[in-house]
Amino acid sequence: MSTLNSVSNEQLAAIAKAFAHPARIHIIQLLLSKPSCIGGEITSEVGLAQSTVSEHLRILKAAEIVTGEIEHPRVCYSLNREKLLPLLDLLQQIASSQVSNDGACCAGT
Amino acid sequence: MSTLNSVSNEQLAAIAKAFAHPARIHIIQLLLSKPSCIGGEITSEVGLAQSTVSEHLRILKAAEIVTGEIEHPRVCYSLNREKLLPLLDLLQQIASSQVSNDGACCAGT
DNA sequence: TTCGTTTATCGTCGAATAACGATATTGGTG
DNA sequence: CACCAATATCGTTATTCGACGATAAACGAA
Repeated sequence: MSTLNSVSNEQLAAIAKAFAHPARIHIIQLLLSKPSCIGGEITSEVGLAQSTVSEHLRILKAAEIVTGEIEHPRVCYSLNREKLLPLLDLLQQIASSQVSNDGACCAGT
Repeated sequence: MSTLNSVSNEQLAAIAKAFAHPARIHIIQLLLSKPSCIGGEITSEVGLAQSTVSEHLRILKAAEIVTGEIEHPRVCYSLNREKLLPLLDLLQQIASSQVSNDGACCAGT
């Protein structure tokens, strides 16, 4: 039940895809550790070119995992916690699923 | 704490990558719904060519999200629940994180 | 208006991905 | 041994990804 219902496999895969790169994991953890959001210090932190980081941020924004709020000349990024709930639910469902038959494979006929 | 410690961003990204395709999500849900494991009925279920499904299964096995046990001429696949715990932890950490400043962006100096 | 700072976009390149059909492999059955 | 069924692998093709430098865009400040 919960959030998983009515979420397509495509949507689940899209959420997972946003997490499917070390640099994006890095960015997400950065946004998690800082209570406030960050501007271009993300770039210096992840150690990639500015354009590359911008692209990763674009992907994260497209997946709606992070949001960007324009401030001065900078942009403040924040995590969108709700967006990842469907994937969280799926993982929880798997993690809590019990193996009904230990050892026996394919419900031996 | 918990499982997240000592897991690199690369490993987290690799787990996410295994989930980053609709067909693989489909396969995982299939293995979740069936208590026992499945053979080639995965192929007919996902509606792609046998070789394509085999490739997705290879990716899932490489990521250690599923395991394959050879039986007859068939192979029995099962979910490896433990493998995804690091990603589950990260998602839980994000989901449970509170936004300390509402509205205010970038900890206004 | 001009300047400087920050971020986004563009163009390019090599590498990886996804999909397929065809073929190889494996191992029990007749 | 020859056969059959189930998987895996190979070769190919089109698409996407990741990274970079260069450049554009936005906008407050001087």
